[in-house]
Amino acid sequence: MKKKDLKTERKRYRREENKKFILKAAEKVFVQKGFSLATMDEIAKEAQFSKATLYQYFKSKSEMFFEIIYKSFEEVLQKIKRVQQTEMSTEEKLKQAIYTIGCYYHTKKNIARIFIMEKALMRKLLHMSSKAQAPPTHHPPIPARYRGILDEINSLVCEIIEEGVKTGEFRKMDVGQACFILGAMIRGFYFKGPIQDKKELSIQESADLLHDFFLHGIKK
Amino acid sequence: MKKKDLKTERKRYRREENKKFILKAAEKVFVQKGFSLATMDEIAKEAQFSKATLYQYFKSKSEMFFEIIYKSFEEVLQKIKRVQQTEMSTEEKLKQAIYTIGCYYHTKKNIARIFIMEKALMRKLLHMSSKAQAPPTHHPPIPARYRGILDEINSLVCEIIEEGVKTGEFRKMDVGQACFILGAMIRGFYFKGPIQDKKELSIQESADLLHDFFLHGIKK
Amino acid sequence: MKKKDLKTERKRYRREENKKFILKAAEKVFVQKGFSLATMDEIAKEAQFSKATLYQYFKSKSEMFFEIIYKSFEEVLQKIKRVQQTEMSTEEKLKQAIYTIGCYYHTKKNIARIFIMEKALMRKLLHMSSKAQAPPTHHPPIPARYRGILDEINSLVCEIIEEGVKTGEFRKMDVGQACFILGAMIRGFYFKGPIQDKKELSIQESADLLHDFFLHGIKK
Amino acid sequence: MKKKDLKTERKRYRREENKKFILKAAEKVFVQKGFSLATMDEIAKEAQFSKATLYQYFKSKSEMFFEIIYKSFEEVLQKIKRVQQTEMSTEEKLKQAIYTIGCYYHTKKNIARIFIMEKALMRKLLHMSSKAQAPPTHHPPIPARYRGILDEINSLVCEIIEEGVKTGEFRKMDVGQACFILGAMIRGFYFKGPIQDKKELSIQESADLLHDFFLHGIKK
DNA sequence: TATGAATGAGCATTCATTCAT
DNA sequence: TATGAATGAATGCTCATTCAT
Repeated sequence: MKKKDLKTERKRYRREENKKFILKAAEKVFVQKGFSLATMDEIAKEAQFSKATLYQYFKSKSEMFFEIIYKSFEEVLQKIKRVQQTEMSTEEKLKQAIYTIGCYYHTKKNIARIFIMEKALMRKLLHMSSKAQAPPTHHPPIPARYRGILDEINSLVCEIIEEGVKTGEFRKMDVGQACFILGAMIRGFYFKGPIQDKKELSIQESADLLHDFFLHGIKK
Repeated sequence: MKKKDLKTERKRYRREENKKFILKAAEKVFVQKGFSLATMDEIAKEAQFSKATLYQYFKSKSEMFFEIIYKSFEEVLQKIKRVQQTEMSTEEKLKQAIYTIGCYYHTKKNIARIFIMEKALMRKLLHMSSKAQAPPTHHPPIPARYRGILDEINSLVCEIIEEGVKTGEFRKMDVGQACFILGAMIRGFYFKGPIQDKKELSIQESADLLHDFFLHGIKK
Repeated sequence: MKKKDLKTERKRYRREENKKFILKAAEKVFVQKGFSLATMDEIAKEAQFSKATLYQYFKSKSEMFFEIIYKSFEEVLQKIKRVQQTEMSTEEKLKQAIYTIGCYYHTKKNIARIFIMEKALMRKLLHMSSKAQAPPTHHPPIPARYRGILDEINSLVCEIIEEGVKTGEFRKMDVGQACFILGAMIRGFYFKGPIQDKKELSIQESADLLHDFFLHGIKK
Repeated sequence: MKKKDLKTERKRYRREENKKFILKAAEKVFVQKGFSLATMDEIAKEAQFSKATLYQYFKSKSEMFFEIIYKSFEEVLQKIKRVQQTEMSTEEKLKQAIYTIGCYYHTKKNIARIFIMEKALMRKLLHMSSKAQAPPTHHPPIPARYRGILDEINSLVCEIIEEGVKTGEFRKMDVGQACFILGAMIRGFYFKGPIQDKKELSIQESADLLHDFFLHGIKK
C-alpha cells in the first residue's frame, strides 16, 4: 500500500511539474502573440508535448490562459504583502509596490494586456458556452477567484496610502480614487501603443518615475 | 454637362456616405469584439450590406480597421489644436486636453484598446512581421501616417505643459516624461480590466479627477 | 522497444498509405476537372477524409498537384530507363518509349494537360509571378526537380535516336530536334480538343501509328 | 424614316466596332492568363469599358471566349482555303497549311491551349446550366458550329494530302490518320510545358521543321 | 498517460453576374 | 446605352478540440 502511495505521489508530482512546464511554454507564446494569435500548435511545440497532451492538463486554451493570469496575480499579491509587512517608510513601501506591479506588467506583457484589454474576449471566454443556453449556474466562479485576488491587492495598496495619510506624509484624499489612479498610471505606463516607443527605461527607473509623479504631481 | 456633374456629384456623395456608414458599423463591431473576434460577416450584417460590398469600399478587414483608427486620431488632434489656440489658463487647457483624450478613449473603447494593446497583431497587420520577409517595398507608409498624428498630439500636450513651466504654474521637470506620464494615466484610467468595474464616473468627472492628481500628486 | 518500433512502423505505413490514397483521389478530381476547377472539398469527399485532414498531408492544393506530377514523371523515367537497358533493336526501343509516354498521357490526361498547358497558372503556382515580387527566396527549388527529370527523359530518348543514327537505321539529323518533334507528336496526339473525338485507338495502336509516321513520314 | 435607318445603321456599326474592340481586349487577357485566371475586371479594364457593359455585348465570360475561338477558327479556315485554291505543288501547299496553323497556335497561345486542353472546363461551359434542369433543347448548337469549321479545316488538309497521294508524291496511307498525326505534331509543337523552353524558332522555321519531319520521318 | 491523426466550424477574400439609374 | 454599385456563392486554408491507440 505504501508502495502505491509513493507511486501515486510521484505521479502527482510529475504531473504537477509537467503542468508548470506547459504553463511556462504557454506563457511564452501568449506573451509573444497575445491570445488570439497564439495557437495550440505553437504552445505544444514550445512545451515539447503533443497538442493532445495539453488537453490532458488543461481543458482548453482559455483555461490555460486563466491559470497563467491567476498565478501571476497571486505572485504579485504575495510580493506586496511582504512589502506591507516590512518596516519601511510609507513612501518607500509605495515605491516597492509600484515596482512590483511594474515587474508584473513588464514580464507578462501581452498576458496582462489581454486580460485587461480584450474585454469582449474575456467575456466570451468566461461565458464559455456562447451556444444559446444561459450558462446553467457554474462558471461565474471563475472571475470570482480573480476578483478576490485583485481586491486584496487593491486593499493592500489602499492600506499603504491610508497609512501615509495618517502619518501626515500624504495629503487627505479619497484613498480609493488615489489607488485607482496609481493603478491606471502604471497600467498606462506599460501599455503604450505600437508607435510610442520612447526610450526604454529599466523597471526600476520606471518605478521611480511613476513614484515621483504620483507623489508630487506637476504643480509647484 | 451640368446634369452629368450633378449626377456624378450625387454618386460620389452617396459613396462617401456609404463608406462612413460601413465604418460606423465596423467600429461598432470592433468595439464590441476587438479585431480578431470581429468577422466580416458580422460587420456586413451590421452595415446591412453584403460582405462582398464591403470589399468594394475597403481592401481588407485591416484597412477598415486602420481607417477607423486614423479618423479618430485626427479628430483628437483637431480638438486639441483648438484648445491650444484658446486663451484659457494653462491649467484649464490641460484639463481640456485631458477631457478630449478621455472622450476618445471613452467612445472608441476597444478600438483604441486594440491599437494600443494587440501589439503582435498590429505588427502582423503592418507587415512588420519579425519573420524575415522583407516587406515587399510597399506598406511602411501606413504606420508613418499614424506616428505623424500621434507625434503632433504629443507635441501639443508638451507645449501646454511647457507653457505652464514657463509661467511658473508648474514645477520644473522633464516635459516629455510628464507628458508620457499623463498619457499613461489617462490610458490606464480607461483601460481597466474586466474586473475593476468601479462606479462609472462621467467623462467630465474622470477628467477632473485625473487633472487633480496629475497636478498635485498625493503628497502634502 | 521492438513493440514501439513496430507501432511506429505501422503508423508510418498507414500514413504513407493514406497519402497515396489522397493523392489517388486528388488525381481523379484533377483529371476530371483540371486544376482551377478542382476544389479541395471535392477532393476531400473523394478521398473520404475531411478537408482539414488533407492539409495534414499536403501544405496546399498546389503541393498536392505537384506531387502528382512529380510521381508520374518519375514513373515514366524509370520505365524508359528500363527500356533503354534492354537488348531490343533501336526501332523497337523507340516504339516502347513512345508507348510508355503514351501511357502516361493516356492515364494522367488532364494532369499532364494542366502541367503542360496552363502555363500562366504554373507560373503563378511556382511563384514565377511576372509581377516583380522577388520570390522571397524559397520555392525556386520546385521547378528544378521537374526540369531534372524531364531532362533525363529527354536525354534517354535522344540516346535511343542517336543510337539509330549510328547504326545507320535512321538518317542523319539533329537528334534534339527529332526528339522534340517526337515529343510534340505524342503530346499533340493525346491532347486533342473537345471536338476532335475520332475513333479511340488503344494505347498500343496509337503507339504503333505514331511510331510508323515518325519513322517513315508521309513521303514515298 | 431614312434618318432613322441611318441612325440605326450607325448604331449597329458602332456596336459592332465595340464588340470587336472588347473581343480584342478579352483575347489579350485570355492569351495572357488562360480562362480561369482571366477576370472580367481585367478584361473590362483592358477594354476601357465598365464591367457591366461587357455584359451588354456578351452574355457571359464563356460566350466571349467562344466567340474568340470561333473567329480564329474561321480565320484559319479562310487562309487554308485560299492556300488550297492556289497552284502550288502539294508539298508547298502542305507547308503553307502547316504555317497557317502554326500561326494560329503561336498568336492565340492560351486561347487555343484552353480550348484544346481544358476539356472539363469546356464541358462545363458548353453545358452552361449546371443547375439541374437538362439543358432544355438549345445549347448543343454551340459546339456544332465549331465542329463544322474544324471539320472543314480537317477536310481541306486531307484533300491536300490526298492530292499528294494521287500524284505519287506521298506514299499510300490512311489520309485521315495522316491528317490527324500532322495536327497532333503541330499542336504538340506549340504546347510544350512550362519547362521545355527550347530555343524559340520563328514560325516559319518551325513550319519548315515540322514539314520536314512530317514528310520524311527519321528513317533512312 | 501520451500522441498522431482527424475534423467541424469558421473566415477572409474573390468573382461572375445582376440591378438601378 | 453605359455604368457604378451590389451580391450570392464559392474557395482555399486554419485552428481548437476530440478520438483511437
